Amino acid sequence: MRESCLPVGLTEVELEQIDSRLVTVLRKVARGETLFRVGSRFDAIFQVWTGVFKTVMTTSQGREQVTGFQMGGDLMGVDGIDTGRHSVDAIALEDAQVCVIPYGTLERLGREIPPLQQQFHRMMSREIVNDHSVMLHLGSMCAEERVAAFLLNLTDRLRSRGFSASSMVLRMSRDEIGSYLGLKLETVSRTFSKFQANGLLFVRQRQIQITDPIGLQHLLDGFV
Amino acid sequence: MRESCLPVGLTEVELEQIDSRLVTVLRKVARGETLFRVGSRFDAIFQVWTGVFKTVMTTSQGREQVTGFQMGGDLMGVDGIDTGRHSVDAIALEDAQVCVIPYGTLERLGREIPPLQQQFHRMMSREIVNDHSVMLHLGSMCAEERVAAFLLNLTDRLRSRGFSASSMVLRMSRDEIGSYLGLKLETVSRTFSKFQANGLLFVRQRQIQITDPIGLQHLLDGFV
DNA sequence: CGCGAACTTGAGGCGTGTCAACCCCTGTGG
DNA sequence: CCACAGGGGTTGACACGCCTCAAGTTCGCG
Repeated sequence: MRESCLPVGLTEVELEQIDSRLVTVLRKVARGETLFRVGSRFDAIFQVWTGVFKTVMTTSQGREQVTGFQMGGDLMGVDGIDTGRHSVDAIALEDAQVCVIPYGTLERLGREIPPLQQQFHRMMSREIVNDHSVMLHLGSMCAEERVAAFLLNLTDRLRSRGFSASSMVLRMSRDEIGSYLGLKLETVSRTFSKFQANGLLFVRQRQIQITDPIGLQHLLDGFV
Repeated sequence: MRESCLPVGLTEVELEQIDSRLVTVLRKVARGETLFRVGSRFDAIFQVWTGVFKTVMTTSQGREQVTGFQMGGDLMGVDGIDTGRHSVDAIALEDAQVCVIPYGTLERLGREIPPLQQQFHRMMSREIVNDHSVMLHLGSMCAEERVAAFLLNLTDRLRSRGFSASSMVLRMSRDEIGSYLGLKLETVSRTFSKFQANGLLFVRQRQIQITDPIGLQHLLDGFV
């Protein structure tokens, strides 16, 4: 567990300190179950070990926005640091396991092990940069570009985790993708179909195979 | 400077430590000038002291997205922690001053002064929560709702800084507001005009007076 | 195995974008 | 001190991309 559930890139000695001090419980979350809810007390951050999650922000009138899909290695729950309460729901899209990292312990240990603190800051920073990139997609791209960017981002993340970058099973529904991308589920479905007609990919329900990643990238680069 | 340019809520003793150890230079930035650029080396975070900034993300094809407007007390530059390079441009919308907080020093001092570290984490967390809220606006709201949310957010922030919550001068152009909200400048202009026609506010160029904040809030709450 | 949820596809409407003309304000130079 | 230039803002007409609503199909789960 030590080499991937906690920030990597630390020395053996540092890992020893962490192993013995930062008691990270592994928690199982069944498909559809909620890891934490809006308003619930924040006292730990979570790192996805297996499975995929979505985080959802909800307005008082019930409007929902998927703010992210988290998979192996991704952090969840840092939104709660500010107010001590979570601001999103975290829901498992398939049976999953997460490392529970008590926040108090992490703060204390970060002080003693600078690389751990740095790694934590880097991950928060990365989340911010990623969010800004999503804002760019939502704010200035058309449907096709958003879907293309979504798929390329997904394959990148799968590849970096050692999975196939071309063939995959989507863990989220069209509705959830649409919410994340600021589109209606019908538009997502239509765009998939259009991409397939254009020979960019094969899609059949949640099974997707990217046959022309360069073509998708060109869509984003404006090479029509 | 100590009581507002650095995280507040610390004890006198802690402030003493900071005053003497964290040498925060005050840097002036003229209107239109760039504080840092995409790709430039990250070595300090900045806290706005006076003035207003915008941060802008740009794609390789020149597409631009304003990712935020920063005013007194807001942090800028944490996007650079992850890769060591900035991912956005930070541009002053009026003559401004910022505290330059060397990142290495902040990390070191955070270890010695837990409340400082906590405050820093809270501010990063707040930025993430805020970004998610912007994603919700961009992903699931119509033009009027976005503009209303933008104005209410602005007045909130001005009020918490001791300024009038009703009358203000916008520091950003219609184009910049539009970019931030995922709308075209004409749509922003039209929406302002419509709000004025409905008696929600008075607008004349960049001078805005909110006359019916409740009405704006109702727009967001779906009370049409 | 069967039901319900998820997905696909079509037709039509609406909101926002696009393009264009005009106005207002600022600031600059004669 | 005034005239003019130019950027920013407003407003209108029209187009188009995405949403809405609806019907039919497929698939996954109990």
